[in-house]
Order: sequence, then structure tokens, then C-alpha cells
Amino acid sequence: MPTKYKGTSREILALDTFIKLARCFASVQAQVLPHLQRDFGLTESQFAVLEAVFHLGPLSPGQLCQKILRSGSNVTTVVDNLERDGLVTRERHETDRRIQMVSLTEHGRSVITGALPAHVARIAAALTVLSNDEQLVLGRICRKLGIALAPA
Amino acid sequence: MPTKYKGTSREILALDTFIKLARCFASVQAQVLPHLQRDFGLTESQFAVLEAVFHLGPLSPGQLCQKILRSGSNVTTVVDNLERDGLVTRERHETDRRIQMVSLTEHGRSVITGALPAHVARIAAALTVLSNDEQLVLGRICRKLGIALAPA
DNA sequence: AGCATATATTTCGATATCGAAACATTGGAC
DNA sequence: GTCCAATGTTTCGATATCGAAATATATGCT
Repeated sequence: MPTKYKGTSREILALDTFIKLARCFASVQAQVLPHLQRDFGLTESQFAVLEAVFHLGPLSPGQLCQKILRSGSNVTTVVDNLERDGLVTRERHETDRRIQMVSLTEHGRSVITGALPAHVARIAAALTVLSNDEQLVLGRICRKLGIALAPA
Repeated sequence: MPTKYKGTSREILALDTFIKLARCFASVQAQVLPHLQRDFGLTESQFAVLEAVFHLGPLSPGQLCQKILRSGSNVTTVVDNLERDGLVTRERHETDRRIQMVSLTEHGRSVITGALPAHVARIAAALTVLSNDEQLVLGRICRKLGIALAPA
């Protein structure tokens, strides 16, 4: 009985479900993030930025904001640190000078190409405790919930 | 096709599932945390500490550490801020003086009793997009994964 | 052209978060 | 009783994270 809250049965079910969701997500993160840090010196957000730019090409902070689901001010900070470490560069957009395009450096590219396979392998390893069917069902339900709550 | 990574089909399924899980969790958090902050001035971790002490009685930082799934140093910081704001107090354990027991103040108790029902109601509201069966299945799979990955 | 509004980014101040190291206390070995 | 290893907490330095305010640029209206 994971929850001690006294509410309607609908509330109890929802809270119970959400607590399991949160703990499960935290558990997977715990399997994966320490390695990203120790093996490649990357935080979760740094990895996410590198991965996005690697797969999609140069992006603005605003676009990164959408991709990594963080605030604009946070993207600024993360990109600052990546730039300081020589993994990305910032360049003003040619025609709209409000925009700063973030690109990978050579070093950044080699770091993300090195880190990506190991990271994916760790996630896959963590999820092997679920059958393919379970993963599909989990994905389907999560997708439904995520889409329903997505910012208008 | 949420992922652009080229790996084994097993890896692609796992990554795809995990991305949906992460986004879904983030979406629910986004429904819930801003209200906790604006309506009650509480961060997620502050709420978690108050809720734990409210339901379980006075706890040590080490016990809180287990409950809220954060590092010990983080618990120290969160409790510092709660103490500064007059929501909890710290007292040395009678017999084992290494331990600091964290207790609710009157004010802390009234804050958590005020915040809890609204918080639960918001979570329940967010999850109403899923049927009872879907919530049960989601909970079951998450629990299986969470338990399998739980720290040895 | 001038100006108000909208958009893109950064700055600022606060809290969270971690791991490693420091500190305090306990309890067992001798 | 003394010492040492184990346990519990805090400190320290770094990054993340947010929202609000500031800044820079663009765009539309007149």
C-alpha cells in the first residue's frame, strides 16, 4: 500500500499509479546517469543538448528548449558550460540576429558519438526486465498520457 | 518515430519506451509542480519532506533520504530551507547523538494539511485521461521495473 | 521613419542536486 | 579505557533548474 492518503478511490488509484511511475523513472535514471557522468563527464542535460544537435543539426536555444523540455534560462546555462568545455559553439543567425545557433565542435561530435551507444545500451539493459509486450504497452499508455497533457 | 538512433531492434524499442516514459512523467510534473509552488510556496522536495514527516512522524535525514530518493547532502539543504521558513525543527536524538530528528512545527503541519488535498486532486485530474484499467496496468509495469532496478 | 509590440536570449537570485570530503558520534576489538 | 572502523550528518564546489526581469532584435502599424 504505497500511499497513506485518504481520498476518493479515484484519487488513491491515481496517486498510487503516479508514485510507481515516479519511482520507476527514477530507478532507470539511476541506472544510467552516473555512467554518463563518470564515463563521459556529461550531465543529463548536456547529453540531451549534444544528442539533439547531433541528430538534428544546429539549433537555437529556443528549439533546444522544446527538445529537452527545460526552461530557456536553463538552456542558456547548459550551453554556456558546453561552450566553455569546447563541445559546442554559438553563432548569430545570419538574417535574424536575435537567434544564436548552437553547433557541435569536432570535439563535441566525437564525445556524443562515443557516449551515445553506451547510453542506449544501458537503457536497453535496464528495460530488459520487461518483455517486449510490456514495453509496448508501457509506451502506449505513457504516450497517451503525455500527449493528453502536452502544453496546449 | 521518436528516436533516430540506429541500434538493434531491442535497443530501439527500449529507447522509444523510455523516451515516452520520461515525457509522460515530465508532463504530469508540469501539471502539478507549478501549483505547489504558486499556491503554497513549496518545491517538490520540500513537499516530499513535509509529507513524509506528516505521515510517518519525526524522521532523520537518513530516513528522509530513503523516502524522497535524494542524496543525503540534498536532504540537508532542503531541511535547512524548511527550518529557516519555520516549517520543521531539528532535534538531536536522545540516545544516538549523531542523528538529527526532523519534526513538523505547527505551521508546517498546517501548510502540509492545506497543500496535500489540492496536490492529490491535481495528480488525479491529470491521470483521468487514462481509464482505471490503464492506470492499473501502468502501475503494474512501472512497479515491476522499479522493483527490478531497486538498489541491491 | 518612428514606435509599440512581439519574439529570442540572457541575466539574476533562489532552490535543488550530486559526490567527495570533513566532522561527529557510536560501538566493537583489544 | 583506547583506538579504529562504521554510521550519520553537514560542508563544499559544481551544475541544474526555474521564473521574472532585462536586453536585443524584428515586425507591423501609421
